[in-house]
Amino acid sequence: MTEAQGPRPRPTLRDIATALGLSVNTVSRALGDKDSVSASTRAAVQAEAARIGYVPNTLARSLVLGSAMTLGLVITNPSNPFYAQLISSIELRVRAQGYSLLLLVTDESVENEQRATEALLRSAVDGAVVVPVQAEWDHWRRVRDSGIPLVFVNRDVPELDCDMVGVDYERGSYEATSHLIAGGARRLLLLEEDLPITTTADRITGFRRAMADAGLKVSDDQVRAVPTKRYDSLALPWQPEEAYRFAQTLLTDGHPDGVVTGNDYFALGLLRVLAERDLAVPSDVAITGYGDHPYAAYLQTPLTTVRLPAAEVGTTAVDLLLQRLRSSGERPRKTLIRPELVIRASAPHRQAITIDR
Amino acid sequence: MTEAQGPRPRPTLRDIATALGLSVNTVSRALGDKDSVSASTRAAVQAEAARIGYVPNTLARSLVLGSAMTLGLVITNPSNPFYAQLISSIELRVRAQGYSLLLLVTDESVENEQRATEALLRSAVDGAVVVPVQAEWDHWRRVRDSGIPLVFVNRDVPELDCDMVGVDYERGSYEATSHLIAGGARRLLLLEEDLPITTTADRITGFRRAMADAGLKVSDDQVRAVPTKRYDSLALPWQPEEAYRFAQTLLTDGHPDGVVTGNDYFALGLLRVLAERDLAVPSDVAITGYGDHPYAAYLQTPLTTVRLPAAEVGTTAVDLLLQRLRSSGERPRKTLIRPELVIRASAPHRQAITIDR
DNA sequence: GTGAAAGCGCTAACAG
DNA sequence: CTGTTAGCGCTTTCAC
Repeated sequence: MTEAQGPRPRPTLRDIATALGLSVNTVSRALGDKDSVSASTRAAVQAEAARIGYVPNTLARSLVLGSAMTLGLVITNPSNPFYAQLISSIELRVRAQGYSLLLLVTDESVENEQRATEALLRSAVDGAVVVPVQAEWDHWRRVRDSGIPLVFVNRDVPELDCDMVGVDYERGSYEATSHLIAGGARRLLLLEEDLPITTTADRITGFRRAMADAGLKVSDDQVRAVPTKRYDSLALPWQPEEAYRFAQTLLTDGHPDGVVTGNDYFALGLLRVLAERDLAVPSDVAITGYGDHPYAAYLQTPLTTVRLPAAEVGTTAVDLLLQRLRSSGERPRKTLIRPELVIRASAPHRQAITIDR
Repeated sequence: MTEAQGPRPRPTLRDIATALGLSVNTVSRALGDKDSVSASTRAAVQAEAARIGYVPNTLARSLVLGSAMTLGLVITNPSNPFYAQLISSIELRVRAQGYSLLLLVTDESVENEQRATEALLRSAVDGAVVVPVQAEWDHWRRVRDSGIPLVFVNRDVPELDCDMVGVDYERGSYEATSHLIAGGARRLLLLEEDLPITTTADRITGFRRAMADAGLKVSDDQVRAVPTKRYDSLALPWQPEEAYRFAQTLLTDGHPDGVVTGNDYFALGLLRVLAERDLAVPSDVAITGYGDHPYAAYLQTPLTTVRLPAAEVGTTAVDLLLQRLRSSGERPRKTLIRPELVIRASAPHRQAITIDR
C-alpha cells in the first residue's frame, strides 16, 4: 500500500531541492534554463521534476516578476458570431505568445463593464483587448492610467487615445450601397441598428457617401433605425424579429428597390416580409446584409453581404497589445481592416440583373 | 505642476499604512471587514484607500490564501452558437460568485487540450468547466488527481467519474423523430455529424429508439454520417456546405419523406438541395434541425428544431463545480437537461399536415 | 484594538 | 557553478 490517494499538496521547488540536496534557487535556475547551472545538476533536477510532476506556480512567479502573463478580453456578447470568431482568434494568439486569457462579458451593460475594469485591475493583467460598450469611459481611463495598456477592438473610444483595431464599416457600407446602385437600384433604404455605437454611425456615413457619389439625394426617412434592444447574450439574439416587425410597417406605401441592412439578421427579417408581400428578391428589391453569417449563403435567396475580417482583427489586436507592452512610448495606432463584399443572389452582379430585364 | 503622469506603481497596503502611521496588517484587517479594528481606524483606512485608488493585488492574496479564485473554461469552439451561449452563461455565473474566468479554446484538437491542461495546472485554477474533445483523457486525469475538480459539459468522459452536465440529446432526437412519424413520415433518414463524440451517438440512439417504438425498422443506410471536418473556429463553420454536397448524392433514387438532422446547418444544406429538386417541405419531405439557431425561425420554411438549454447547462455546471469546491467528498453527479422541440413549418403539427392532404 | 513576525512559492541580487 | 539573503503584497498567527 502506498500513501492514500487524496489530492496531496502540489510539489514545489523545495520538494525537488530537498530531494536532491540542492538549494531552492539552484533548482529554480536549472528549470529556468539559465546558464549558470552544471549540465549534470540540470539533468537531475529536470528528472526529479518530471518524476514528481512538478508544475511551476504561476501565482508566485507572477508576484515576484510583477507580471501575471495574463491578458484580459472584455467583450460584449459572445453570441454575436463576429465576436465569437474574435474570441477564438484572440485566444489562439494570446496562448501562442505564452499568455493566459481572462474573459469578461459585459452584455452591453456599462455597469458590467465597470465591474470588469475592477476585475482587470485586481487581477493585475498585463493588458487588455476591449470591445467597449461606448457609453462611458472614465473607468477605462482609470485602467489605462494605472499602467495597463488597452487595445480597443471594433469600436473606438477616441477620448482615451489607446490603440484601436477595427473594421472599416464605412467602406463596407459604401461598397454595399454602391453595388446596389450599380445594379440599378435608385430608391434605397438603410436599415440600421438603433444603438449609439460608432459601428452603426460609420455604416450610415458609408451609405450617405455612396449615395452622394452617385448623385442621389438621401432624405431622412431613407435611413431607418430598427428599434434594437441591446441584446442579451444569454438568449439567442432575436434581431430578425425586430427587423421583421419593423419592416412590416415600412412597406405600406410603395417599396424601395434596394435595401442595405446593418446586419444579416435584419436581412433575414426583411426577407420574410418581402416574401409575404410577394416582392421578389432581387428583381423587385435587392438586399445586402452585413456580417456574412454562416447561414447567409444558404438562404433561399443567398445573401449578398459584407464579410467581416474577424480573425485578422483579433490577431492584429493582440499583436498591437504585445508590442505596446514592450515599448509603451509610441503613439497610439488606429487600424481599420477592410471588409469584403460577398456577392450572391440577393444583390447579384450588374449583368445578372440586366438579364432579368 | 504635480508629479509627471507616467504609470506610477500601483498603491499597496503599505502605502496606506505609512500614510496613516499604521501597520500594514491593521490596514489589511480594516479593508477586510474583520471585526478587530476600531471604527475610526477603519473609516480612515477606507478613506485613504479610496483617495489613492487602492486595488487589492489578487496575486499576492491568492498566493497566501492558496486559492486563485479563478475557474477555467475549456471549450472547443466559440463559433458554435450553443457554445457561445454557454460561454456567456458560465462567465456570468462565475463572476457573480466572485471568481474570475480563464478561457482556453481547443478547437477540437487533443494537443490543444493537453496544452490547456498544462495552463490550468500552472495557473492553479480552483476548478474547471470542460467541453472535452473526447479522444483522450489522460491529461484530464492528471488535472483531477492534482486536486482540481472538473465538470464536464455537453460531452462526458465516463472513465474519470467527474461531475457532468449535458443535454439529453437522445431525448431531443427521439422527440424530433417521433414528431416526424406522427406527422405521417415513414421513410425516415437521419443526417448526423461524422464525429466520434457522444452527442452524436446519443442522437442516433434516440432516432433508433423512436423508430423502434413506432414499429419501424431502421436499415443501416437510414443513418447517414455527413463527412464532417472538426470545424475550425477561426473560419466560419461551413457545415451547410458539407451537408449540401452530401445531400446531393443522397436523393438520387427516390427520396425520404422525413429527415432528422443533427444540427441546423445540415438542415440548411439539405433545404437547398430539396429546393433544387423541386421537393416541397414539408409535404414531400418534412425536416427537423437541431440547435434552434437564431436564423431557424426565419428561413423561407421556418425550421422545426430542437432548442438546446444552453444557459441552464452553463449555470448548472458552474453551480456543480462550486459545490464540489466546498465539499469534495460526494459522489459525482451526472445531469442531463431536457431540450425542447420547437415546432415550425418544416415539420408542422399533425393537423397542419392533414389539411394538406 | 493594534503591531511584530512569519510565510505563501518563486526569482533576483549578491556572495562564495 | 552553487548557496545565502532578500523581497514581491498579502494574510494569519500571536503577543502586547
